[in-house]
Amino acid sequence: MSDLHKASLKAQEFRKREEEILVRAQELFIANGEDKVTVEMIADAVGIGKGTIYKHFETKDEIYLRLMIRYEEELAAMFDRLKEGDTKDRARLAKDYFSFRMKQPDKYALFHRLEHKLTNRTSSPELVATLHEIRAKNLDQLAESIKAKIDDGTLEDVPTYYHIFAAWALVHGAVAIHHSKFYQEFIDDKEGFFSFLGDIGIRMGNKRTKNKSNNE
Amino acid sequence: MSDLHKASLKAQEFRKREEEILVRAQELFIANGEDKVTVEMIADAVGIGKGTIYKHFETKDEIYLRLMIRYEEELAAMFDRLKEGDTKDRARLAKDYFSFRMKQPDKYALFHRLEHKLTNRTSSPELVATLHEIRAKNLDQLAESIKAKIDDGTLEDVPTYYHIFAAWALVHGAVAIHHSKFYQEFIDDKEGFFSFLGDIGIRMGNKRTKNKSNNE
Amino acid sequence: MSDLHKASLKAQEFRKREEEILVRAQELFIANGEDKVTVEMIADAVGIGKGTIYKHFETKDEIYLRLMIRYEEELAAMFDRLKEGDTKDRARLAKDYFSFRMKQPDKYALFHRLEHKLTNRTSSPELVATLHEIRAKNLDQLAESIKAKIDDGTLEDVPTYYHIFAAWALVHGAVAIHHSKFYQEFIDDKEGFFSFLGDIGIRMGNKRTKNKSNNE
Amino acid sequence: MSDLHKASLKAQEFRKREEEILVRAQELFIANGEDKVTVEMIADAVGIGKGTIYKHFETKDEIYLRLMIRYEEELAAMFDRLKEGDTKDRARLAKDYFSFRMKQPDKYALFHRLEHKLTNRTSSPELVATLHEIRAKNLDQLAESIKAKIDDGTLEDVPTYYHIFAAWALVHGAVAIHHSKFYQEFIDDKEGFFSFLGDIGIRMGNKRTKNKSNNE
DNA sequence: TATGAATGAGGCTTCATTCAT
DNA sequence: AATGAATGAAGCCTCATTCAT
Repeated sequence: MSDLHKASLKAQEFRKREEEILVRAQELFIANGEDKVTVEMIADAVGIGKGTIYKHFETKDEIYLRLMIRYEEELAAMFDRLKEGDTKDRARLAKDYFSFRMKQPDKYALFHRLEHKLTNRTSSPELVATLHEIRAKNLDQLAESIKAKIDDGTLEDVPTYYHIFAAWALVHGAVAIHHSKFYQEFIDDKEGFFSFLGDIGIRMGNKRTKNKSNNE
Repeated sequence: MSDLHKASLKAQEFRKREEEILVRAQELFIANGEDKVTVEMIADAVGIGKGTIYKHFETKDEIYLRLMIRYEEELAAMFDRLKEGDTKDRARLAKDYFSFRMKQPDKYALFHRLEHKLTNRTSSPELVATLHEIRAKNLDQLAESIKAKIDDGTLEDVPTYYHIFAAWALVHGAVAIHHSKFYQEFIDDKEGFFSFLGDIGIRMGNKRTKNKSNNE
Repeated sequence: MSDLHKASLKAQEFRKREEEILVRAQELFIANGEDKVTVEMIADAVGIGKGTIYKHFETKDEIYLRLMIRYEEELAAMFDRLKEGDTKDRARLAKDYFSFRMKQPDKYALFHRLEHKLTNRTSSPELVATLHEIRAKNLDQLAESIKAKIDDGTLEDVPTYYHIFAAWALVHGAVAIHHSKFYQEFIDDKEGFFSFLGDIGIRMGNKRTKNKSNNE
Repeated sequence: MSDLHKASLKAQEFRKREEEILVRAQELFIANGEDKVTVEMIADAVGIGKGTIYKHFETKDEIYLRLMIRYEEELAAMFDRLKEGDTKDRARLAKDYFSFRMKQPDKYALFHRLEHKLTNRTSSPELVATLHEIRAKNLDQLAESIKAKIDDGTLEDVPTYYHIFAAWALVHGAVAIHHSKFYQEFIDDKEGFFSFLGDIGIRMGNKRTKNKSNNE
């Protein structure tokens, strides 16, 4: 049993190390851009040998993929946390979802780049499947939350994903602006601007009141 | 004079070839992702030798940069075309700007990636300056158009760039969705969705009417 | 401990390989001229892959530099060996210094070329510093030896470096002759000639006796 | 005849252009190192097209070779000038020969590098032959001058080339010192040092007087 | 299991030389 | 004769991945 114990300890450490690799890799990717980060750099950051990385991940692409899954899992965890709360909290789901993404624009941007990078490759299809599964689940959660708002008349009655992706789009764009050296130069009042953006996001899919006469 | 003529013909052909390189490069970048496209592939696509590329561009990065400039120039040209029209047309500026970008999402996405890629490099600063100059000019055009709409009460009275970048953000996000294999899967009714998005874009920064019952 | 031992063994082998690379590279440089020797040729000569070279040296220039340092270290080692001997030996220092250089004219010529090549580059400044340090130390050793000869009245009382560099110049020229296919053709009696040169070198900076009636 | 005249004018211009190419090339080689100078740079410096260079010289190597020949011809011209003078002047031959070389150390160094570069190539053997021919002639001239000094008892009675090459070696070394950034650092008093070197050169092969107490 | 030395395909870039005009 | 655009061999260097210990 001592042996068994030892073995399980080892397995635990192995997991921990894997986590460490992913954490450091993500840091480096965000800081330097994933193309400038070599596997060796990651190994050094973790304080292990390059070869060890390959005991955990078959390719560098797998690291990318695992990071994406982790990210999506963080989201899922957040959803779970909120669902444990009462109904009001559930109404916050969509809002929190997006503020979650918007709060770490660099990280978000990283995952957007990875998405594109991996889209054109054959890499481990099971992992891709996993990723998509989690995502779909997360979207379902969102959809539920949105549905509630449609039902109570807050949101316009269109397919739920209209609302989801519209918000997604705005967040995505906001992050991109946040990221662009050039566009940043033109924004004197970040606070104000991003708050403005937030307002828009909130109103975005609202049901239009009858007397509204705006259109171009 | 025949000699001069000949010379100018040659120069013209040289230009044409440069254009050809840029066009083919852009195609390849969009199709395969710029990292998967080698200089040699570009040369082959154009039907010239690898070395010839370097008669036109000092580095691969310069190709990226020149493409970005070209893209921004296309925008500028569009603006100029619209300005020649009457006032109504001018009001369309902002709208056209964004539909321009949204109409070729792959291309747009390419340039977004290039932006990020070149942001972390020292490459030809004069070209970068040129790029920024054209962009600033384009933004100015937009600002004018937006200003008019603020003045006539259509748009909320906030700094013009609030409106510009908010719209920019939405477009950017829309493009990203368009681009993502994963998210696409969930959208059955593209037509409907993107039209929904368009509506949002149009209303986005509108002045709120008093009886609006906004809530989050 | 076995692990430690193993590690040190590996480290030792790594060093050995580095030495091997330098040795082979030097041979090739001398035989073919450094410009005709590619990194791949060196790798092939050692029997390793191209990439391995870059585990040891960051650039080809670094190989040049390391060779130069090695050469200067050989000299330093020679000095140390001589200093362990008695006073007479120490007086031989200068002589040995120059015969050392003259004995492998091809090698010497290589290093002279490298000197020129590296003079116009920014490469690894620390290595350059190291090189200069060792050289300065070697020159100091020589200076001591020369000083002794000035003090005992053998050499003319001018700054020590006059003597050092005068001798250096003669050796350098001798090497060049040795190296030149053209000039070699005119020398039937190498033995005699180089001995003549040696004599000159020895008398070169001698104090002139009064009754000397030399003039040009 | 007008046609003939024209043709001869053209031929003349052609020659002039060739000269211009050689002059500019030499300047660039000395300033930047021959490896950093492309054929295009030379063409630009002359203000002609790259292709034109190849109407005059078959390869870049030929330019090197022609420059070397030119250099040796300058020497020959100098000898001729001196020979027209009286006997005293002729005695100065050797001295002038070396001061000629020493006066433009950068140029001298260039030709030394070229010598090495061309030694390992098959390039135009006729030109190499020409070069060697002129050199041999120049050496003959020197030999005569030296012989006179041996006969009058000034110089030690050894084969004339002993003296020639000994002096050549010293000059060569002096030039190298002049050229080395490192060694220069140690020479505070250039004037004094090079004058010292000159003295040595003058005495170098002098007949030793009996009472000289040479030792090593 | 952990290691890190070794690998080599593959990318970018240079430049002497060619050749059609 | 003059041109300069085009060429492509060749060089340097990077880095994901392998594998023997």
